[in-house]
Amino acid sequence: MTDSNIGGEASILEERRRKLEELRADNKAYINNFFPTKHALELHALHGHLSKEDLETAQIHNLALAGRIVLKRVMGNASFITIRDGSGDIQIYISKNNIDVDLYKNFKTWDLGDIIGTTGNLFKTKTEELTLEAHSIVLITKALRPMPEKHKGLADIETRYRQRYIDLMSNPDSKEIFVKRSNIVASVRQTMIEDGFLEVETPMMHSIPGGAVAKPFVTHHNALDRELFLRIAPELHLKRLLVGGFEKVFEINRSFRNEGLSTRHNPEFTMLEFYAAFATFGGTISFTTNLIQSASKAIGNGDRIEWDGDQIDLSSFTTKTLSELVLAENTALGRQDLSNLEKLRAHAASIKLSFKDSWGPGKLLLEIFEKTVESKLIQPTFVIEYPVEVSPLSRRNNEDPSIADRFELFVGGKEIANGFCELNDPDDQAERFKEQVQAKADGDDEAMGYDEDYVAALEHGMPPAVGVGVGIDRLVMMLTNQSSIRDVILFPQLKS
RNA sequence: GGGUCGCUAGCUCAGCUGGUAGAGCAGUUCGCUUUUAACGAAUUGGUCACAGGUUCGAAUCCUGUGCGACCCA
Repeated sequence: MTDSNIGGEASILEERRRKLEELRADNKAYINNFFPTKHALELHALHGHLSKEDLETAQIHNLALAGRIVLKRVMGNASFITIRDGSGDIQIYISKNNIDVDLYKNFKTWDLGDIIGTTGNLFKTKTEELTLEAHSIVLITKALRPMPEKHKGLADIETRYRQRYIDLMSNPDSKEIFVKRSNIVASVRQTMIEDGFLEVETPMMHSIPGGAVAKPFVTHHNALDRELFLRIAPELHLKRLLVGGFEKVFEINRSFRNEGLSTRHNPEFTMLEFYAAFATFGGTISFTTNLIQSASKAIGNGDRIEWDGDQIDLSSFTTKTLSELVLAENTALGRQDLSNLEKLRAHAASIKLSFKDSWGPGKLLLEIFEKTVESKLIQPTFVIEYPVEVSPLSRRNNEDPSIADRFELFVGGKEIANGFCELNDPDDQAERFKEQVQAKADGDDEAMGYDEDYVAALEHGMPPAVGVGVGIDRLVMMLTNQSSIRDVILFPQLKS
């Protein structure tokens, strides 16, 4: 090491490597024969309420704990350190009275970030902090790189995403979000299974991208020497399963969409999709409501949550039609204008909405909705009665064939779920695929391809069904009050 | 895609109108047996994101690039 680096990062690494070499020389580097018997959190839960005297009487002895050193208060002959294990933090008291003098001397060279093991007895300090009095200590894993600043943690948002492990070890709040995410997914899975749904896994590599309106990622299969697409949705495969005779199926997994990166979009994202044969539209809305309410309760939320500064009442979900919402926010439009292409175009222009000539009234209506209504739907709202034109996989309404039996759920101004009665008429589906193919030919690179096998599947007969997709990342954002999708995805995609 | 803001020690941050780089934490050395953001003393550490330009002189002003954040489409 050159003198000019003393005290810099290189010298920190050098110093720690020197300590590691000593451990290697003693054959004590990276040991794997220490096994903790307790976790910090359970000790706090079980014994934290006891008084200093009662704890002494209780004689909680011979515990083994392991964790990373996150705070040190080293004194000449006795020290306190705080270690962090998988559950949380606990203080350890290390005194020359209880361990070998040479070991104590050696312990003083241990660094923040080192993973250690310790055994001993539980007691409370004179300030009543639950503490383990160490009777043995061992350095399990030497950390060669320094921990972030010990009070403020890692603040640099880019490092937090790129090196999530540092974020997780130093910011308990960040870790907590991912624990909650796991609990939300577990709750969702439980709700599905308890209702009799079968969890299935369908391909993530598709020959024909379909089931959503989005640009796919393209990949290549060497042996087959052909293009494959990462799926943009599992929808068409799940509905093939309905044809095959499964009546209630769901899948929770990744889909991929080839769009820009932002705080609201990650190119790979997690979706729940479920399909139920013979289900009613209204019943599915109730089920979706329950699914979300249960997930929220599963992470300890009350009826009211906060998201992005908005107070949201999850105990009451309302239902409104797309038309009534558009009319309410666009008083220049009358009900009869909603199917009038010229009136809609004129209105779109007046609200500075740029549109394409190829758009029909349904697409214009949806775009006007997205521009003028969507962000105002703060309280949980199921929007129903979508134009068929923008719902290529939805069944037509029995009374009004221009309307699809479809809902989208909005909370906090953002779309959380999308569900509809499934189109099971193969001829209608074939027509709509043709329209998509035409749109693609006209330059819409988000349009679907013609999925011949899917039409063939429908020709075998698919029972009437309702299907729903729920964006799990957005759901987690909502339930954990995060405004960036990157804060609920462990390793978000960033530019490199 | 457009606009605004940011990038300084391992980490968290100061750095004014251009004058040659600062603090706290971490590290190193010493002291300290109930500390808890432990404390006291000393000490180390910098390609100021990157590349150009203006200037006697640039972390600072200008241009471009990269990455990030926010807003708009």
